[in-house]
Amino acid sequence: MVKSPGQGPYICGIDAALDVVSGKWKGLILWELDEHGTRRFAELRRGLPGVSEKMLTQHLREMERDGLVIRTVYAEVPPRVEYTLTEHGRMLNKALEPLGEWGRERIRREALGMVDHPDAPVMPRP
Amino acid sequence: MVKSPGQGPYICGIDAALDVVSGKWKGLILWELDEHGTRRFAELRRGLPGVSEKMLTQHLREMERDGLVIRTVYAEVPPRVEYTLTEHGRMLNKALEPLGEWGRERIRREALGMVDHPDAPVMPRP
DNA sequence: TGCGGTACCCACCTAGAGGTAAGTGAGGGC
DNA sequence: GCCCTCACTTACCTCTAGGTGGGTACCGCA
Repeated sequence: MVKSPGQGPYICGIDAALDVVSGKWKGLILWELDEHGTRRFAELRRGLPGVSEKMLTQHLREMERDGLVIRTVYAEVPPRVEYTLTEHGRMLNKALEPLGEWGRERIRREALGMVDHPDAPVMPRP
Repeated sequence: MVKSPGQGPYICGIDAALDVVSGKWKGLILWELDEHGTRRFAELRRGLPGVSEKMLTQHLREMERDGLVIRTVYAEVPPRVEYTLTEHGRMLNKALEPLGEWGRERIRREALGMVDHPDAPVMPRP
């Protein structure tokens, strides 16, 4: 995975799905759009602290190409562009829910120190 | 996402989970181990056509550090090392199932030409 | 007059993910 | 004697995801 414009022949479903969500901000964009329904470019930018404008447009374009979001341009001045999830985008978010739950569980475990960095001496190899 | 040794503070569960599965072969490794239960290094290598030995060891080490797999070394000659999923690894796989289903659906749609790259000349409409 | 907001595009640069190839050391097959 | 297998490690190289900083055209506000 880790190859956003992959488009290559996929080995399995996981492969195809991860291809679409891998990208530093895609998960967050998905989440933001699911939360608010419709968001303008600048709203998204403010919602994802630290994102660069370049990456935001790039990710949004890829997600539009992948059929996850719809981009609506209003011929106004100043320009207004709105982004919404498509049905498939919403289904992707649903499919990501158990993964999110697993992740939250992992954060909890990590906070308890049950997952630790192995640079520390861990255990004599059997 | 796309930062395997991230370990950083996560924004949400999706973030934490994607951190763990992003890596070119991790999804496939997870799948392979889930399918077969226990696999040796060379078996995994043969199961993932195209993987380099370096990446395979690297990914397996990261997954061990993340508490997804258990690495068992037998003090034999020739050396024998076996990899198995931990309980958390198996739960991760369960959590990935709906995502895999979504991905398979996407592959199906893509095959039908319903998702296509708009930049490239795609197909002469029959 | 100048500044900030809108939604971008472009050129340039860097860190790191991932590939390639070689080496290790003991054992077994031809 | 030579090569293959096992499970790696190390050095080196490439490619690209992502960041930085600039520019655009138009408007409202002070």
